[in-house]
Amino acid sequence: MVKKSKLLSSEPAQAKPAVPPSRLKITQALKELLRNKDFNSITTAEISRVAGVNEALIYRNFIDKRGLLHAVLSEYLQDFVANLTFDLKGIHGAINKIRKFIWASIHYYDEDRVFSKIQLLEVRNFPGYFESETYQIVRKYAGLLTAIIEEGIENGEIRKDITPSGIRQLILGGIEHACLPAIIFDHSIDNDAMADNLCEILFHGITRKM
Amino acid sequence: MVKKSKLLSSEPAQAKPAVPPSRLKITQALKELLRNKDFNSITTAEISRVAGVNEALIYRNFIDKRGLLHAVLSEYLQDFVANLTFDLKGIHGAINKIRKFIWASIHYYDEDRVFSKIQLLEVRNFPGYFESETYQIVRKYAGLLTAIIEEGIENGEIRKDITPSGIRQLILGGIEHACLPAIIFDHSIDNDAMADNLCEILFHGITRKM
Amino acid sequence: MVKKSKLLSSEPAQAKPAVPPSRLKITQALKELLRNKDFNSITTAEISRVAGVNEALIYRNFIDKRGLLHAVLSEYLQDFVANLTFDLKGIHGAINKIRKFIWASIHYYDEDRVFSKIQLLEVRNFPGYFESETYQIVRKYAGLLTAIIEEGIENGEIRKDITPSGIRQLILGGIEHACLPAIIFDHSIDNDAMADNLCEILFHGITRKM
Amino acid sequence: MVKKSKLLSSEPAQAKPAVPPSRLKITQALKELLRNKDFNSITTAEISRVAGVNEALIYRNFIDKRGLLHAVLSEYLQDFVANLTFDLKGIHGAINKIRKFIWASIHYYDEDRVFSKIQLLEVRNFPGYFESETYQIVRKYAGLLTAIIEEGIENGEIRKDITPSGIRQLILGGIEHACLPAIIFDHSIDNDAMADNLCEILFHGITRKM
DNA sequence: CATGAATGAGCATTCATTCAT
DNA sequence: TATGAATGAATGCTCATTCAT
Repeated sequence: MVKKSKLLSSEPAQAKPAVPPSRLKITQALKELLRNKDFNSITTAEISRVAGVNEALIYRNFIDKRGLLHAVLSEYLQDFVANLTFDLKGIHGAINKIRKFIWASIHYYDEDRVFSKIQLLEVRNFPGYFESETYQIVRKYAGLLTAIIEEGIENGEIRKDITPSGIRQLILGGIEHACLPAIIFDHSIDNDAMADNLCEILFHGITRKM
Repeated sequence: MVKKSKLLSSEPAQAKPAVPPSRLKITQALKELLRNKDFNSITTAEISRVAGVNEALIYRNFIDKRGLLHAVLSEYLQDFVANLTFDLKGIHGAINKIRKFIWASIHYYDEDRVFSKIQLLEVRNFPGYFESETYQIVRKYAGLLTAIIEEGIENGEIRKDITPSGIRQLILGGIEHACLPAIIFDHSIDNDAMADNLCEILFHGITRKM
Repeated sequence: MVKKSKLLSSEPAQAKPAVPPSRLKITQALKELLRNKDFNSITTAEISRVAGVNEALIYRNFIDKRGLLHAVLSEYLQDFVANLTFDLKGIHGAINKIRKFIWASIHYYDEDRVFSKIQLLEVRNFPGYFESETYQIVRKYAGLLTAIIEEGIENGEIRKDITPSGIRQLILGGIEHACLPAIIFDHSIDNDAMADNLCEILFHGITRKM
Repeated sequence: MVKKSKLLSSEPAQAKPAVPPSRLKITQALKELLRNKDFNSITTAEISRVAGVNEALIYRNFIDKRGLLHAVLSEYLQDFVANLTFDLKGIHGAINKIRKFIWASIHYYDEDRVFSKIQLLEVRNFPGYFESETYQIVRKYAGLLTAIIEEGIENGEIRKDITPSGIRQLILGGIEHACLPAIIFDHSIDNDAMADNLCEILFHGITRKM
């Protein structure tokens, strides 16, 4: 995914030099620390030490400690949504797209456990999360799925007697449900098997039986 | 379960000089606080205030703040193991016992979400957990299951070509796996359905096909 | 005044041991520091260092830094109001009492410059001042004066065509007006002259002629 | 006064390469901020933001934050002294000049409360104030008065048995004394009445009774 | 057994100031 | 001349823990 995101989103080389190097060091330091500790027990002093920058630079680059976390999350999510959008191109049929959507989401959760832990466990308890930029990206991600479902309903692939939002919730919940234990207990995930399994259950419920 | 545990484990009035009342107040205060906050953001000052005792008494009764948590967990677990031991009496056959074991475990996770959250999410990250008394009780709990499995292997109910510990891990993992999302996302659990489902999968995999 | 206040308000020796010694050390440290610095540029670290106690003790004895200042002020004021109340006893006639009130107030401002500086310059800008305990004592102080004025109106010493609150404001404003420059520019005050002067102006304005 | 000061002190356009524009923006930003906050709680970041210039420019134009304040004060004072010098021209007699001096000084304090607050309250506590350029201008201001007094003594208008510096101190103290409460408590000033009152007291004390 | 007082280490955050470009 | 990035030293405040009684 990293390579792809370079292709899609990295700086065009001639434009802004943009991100100050310290900002990068800080986000990377946080990511590294999150591998072993939960966010609340990571201190700003620790972050700055690992980043090798002055502590005050955290506050010059981000609103506050939480703002830094949100920035890290947003970056992850943006990356993912961009890649997912790309991956869905050229796939025909809503059912096929949903399969891809599920497979990719599981892959994403599997690939970066740090991010997944935060996304599934930490961030929901944060005050102001649902007003954050991060959450807006999550909504965009969910929106991709809604569009596919609506397309499926329109072209007859998916039954019309369940609301798209109901179906969407089922799918997103199913993905999280499936990945969570592996993330918590640090198991590996069989991406193909899990996606197939989920789709099997899902499609036999939601596809229109002629 | 509460009534039963009284019968089994509470002080017989004539024996031990019993738990100092302050100790009880403190553990109960922590339990109450854990309902709404995670352990790290509960302060010792808060605990002592809710308990109505002096803050220093926490350290007279427990090694430290974490020791207090472990004590609370141990109490929970001891209670559970005692009840489970009791419940398993009079049941014939390893398969039936495993079914009971699974049902009761799910029931337990479902019944006390506070405890479950800690047990599944918080405690594992604590340094020294695996040397703690708490973990010893967890092992005792797992030991109950091992004994049943071995009994099943011996009497031919269970195939002998898988190690008992492998089977045990599968069962315990399956239980946690099934309960975790409900605990995290705060869903209700259909105890019977979940136990049946788990047993179904399990037994058709591990029972000896003649 | 100190001796008197001992007589009036100090502990009866047999009752509560009351104030922890650290609290005393802290308030005295603040008072000392206020002699040379304004409150905002005094740090809690400084206070604790001068007091010879741990910084955290400030927060165990007082709500916060500002709470500490208010406590110091309240103490001063309470002392003063108690003494003033005592001093006014046995004086006959509203005019005589007002003269005493003015003289004592000036004396008070003169005597403790630290307190006066805070009272006249710092405290008014503090958010929440007018809801503070400190301000309640100030109101009690003003209330003493109002009572005297009303007494004077009733017995014909003071004209009835000005509201008591108007008169009170005039008197209190006059006192502050007179003392302030001496406090700011650190001049000495001729207590008798200043009081006489103020009374002269005041009485020829507010006493009923003929 | 503003118009006049333009005439007197602003850049002659053809002479000096003039003040760098950033310097002007910075001093004006500080003046604006001083309207609502005291100097210590204004940050350099704030100043540079309001000024619309880079924070580091403050240090290119001034020694430090305090140096900036002194520069602002000096500017104010220079302006005032220039105007006062101008206003005193054409007035005959020391007594008349003193009256003008007093009236103008009160007017000045009244007109710009921000400046007055700083001048009367803040600046005196600053280490190094009495060595500052600002203080030199204050001395020049005081010098104007001394000259008048000496003139008055010489021509017999003023008694010779008080030292000029004693008289000067009395006058300057009187002015501050009179203005200060209005500035602190934010009252309006009746310029004429206050000047007349001050002169009345002053002249009947210091003029020679034949 | 119980307590009030005490404390060292640490917390997120801010600030005036400097430096490389 | 101007700037964005960087920084050391604080700041008010909190916490788990200890100790004398």
